[in-house]
Amino acid sequence: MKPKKIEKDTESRILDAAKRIFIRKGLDGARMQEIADEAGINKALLHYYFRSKEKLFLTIFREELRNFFPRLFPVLLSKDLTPEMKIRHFVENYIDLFIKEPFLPAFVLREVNRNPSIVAQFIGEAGIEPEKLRNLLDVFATELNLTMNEMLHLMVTIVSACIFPFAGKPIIKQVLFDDNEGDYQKFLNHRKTYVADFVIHSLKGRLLK
Amino acid sequence: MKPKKIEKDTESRILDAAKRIFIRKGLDGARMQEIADEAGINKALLHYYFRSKEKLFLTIFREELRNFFPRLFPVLLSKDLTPEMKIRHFVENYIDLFIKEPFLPAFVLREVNRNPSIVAQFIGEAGIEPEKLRNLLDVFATELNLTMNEMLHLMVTIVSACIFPFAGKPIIKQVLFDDNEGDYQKFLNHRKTYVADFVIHSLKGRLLK
DNA sequence: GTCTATAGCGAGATAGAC
DNA sequence: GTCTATCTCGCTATAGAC
Repeated sequence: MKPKKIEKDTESRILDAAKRIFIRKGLDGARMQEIADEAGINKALLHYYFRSKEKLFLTIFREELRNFFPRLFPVLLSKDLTPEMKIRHFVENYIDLFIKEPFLPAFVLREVNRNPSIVAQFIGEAGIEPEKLRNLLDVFATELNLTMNEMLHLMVTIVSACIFPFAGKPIIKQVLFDDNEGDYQKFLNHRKTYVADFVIHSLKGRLLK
Repeated sequence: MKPKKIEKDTESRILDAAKRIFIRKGLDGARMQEIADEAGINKALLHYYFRSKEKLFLTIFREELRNFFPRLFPVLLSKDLTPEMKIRHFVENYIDLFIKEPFLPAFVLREVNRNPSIVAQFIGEAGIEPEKLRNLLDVFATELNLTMNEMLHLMVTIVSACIFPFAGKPIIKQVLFDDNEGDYQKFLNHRKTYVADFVIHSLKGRLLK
């Protein structure tokens, strides 16, 4: 409890560095030397603290998977918000998260595809309990007058619309915005209201059919 | 022109094998030995035909990027189809493509994030000309009475809704379907009509506001 | 064209001084 | 705890026989 020095302790420095490198390069692409350089320490120290590259990676991945799953499930159960407000809240916060952590979506997608069993392995620690989630979606489906099947598609569609603009940044930025970073960033900011509007319009549009 | 033997020539066998391995493991994760085994030939032959791992990879990536970009732009310009039919056509064909090549989305996303400059490098050969695309979106926006900005979001939303269910398969299958492959596959098949309906409802729903 | 054998290097991991 | 030096192995790539 005496933070006299501005620098954190070695373990924290390693974790910060490993996070930055692994998130950008993945397990296969990252180098232990690179992480050591980023942390300003020696390569051997990484092994002293975390034994192996794999163990260090899993420490990072576990934490980042927690970030990746929306922390907004309590909000969806709130009695004080209309379904419309819940959707707006969810989308805005989820996109804001990725604006702060823009490499997170591509990182998680890369690693779960490299080793799919890692999802089941850490799903519990990520704060996702399948039964609870199923229950929550059931309640929300009733509220919106949707079947469970429609609810699953809706959920995936909303999440897709939030995540893909980040996971596909290199393509979107190049193809749609002629590689202009500023235009791409503006697009991301507009997207918070656009996606919510789009979803809400769709739910209203069902009435027309 | 004498296909007496069922087996293809060596170069084709290498390309087929390399495609399977690279798509699942990426450039960093793939091993030349693995590709040689998959092709049923010796490791040295890979270098004889393609000089280096990088060159072999780029040959594969270039081709797969072509597949990744929808070949449906001519369809979007057709005068015979209503906007609604164009959207249905686009979504159905795009999802069908990924049902046939389920690892393609994760592969492309992984590699463009590893090396973003690869997009600009191959965008021309992938049959995407930015000016033409911009023009096409402009026409389509007019047809749907959308601003260009709204049109870009719409495009990204549709593509997101088609791609993410594949790129995020390990997560979706585990979290929503308790790791049941059959349920996940059913979900994908439903999705072709669901996404088109969802988008069309949204465009209609705008009228209600 | 296709193989075996091996060069050469880079990376993860460890030994041991301080 | 932190460092330097080194071990060991796996991988890309090449040499050279057939």
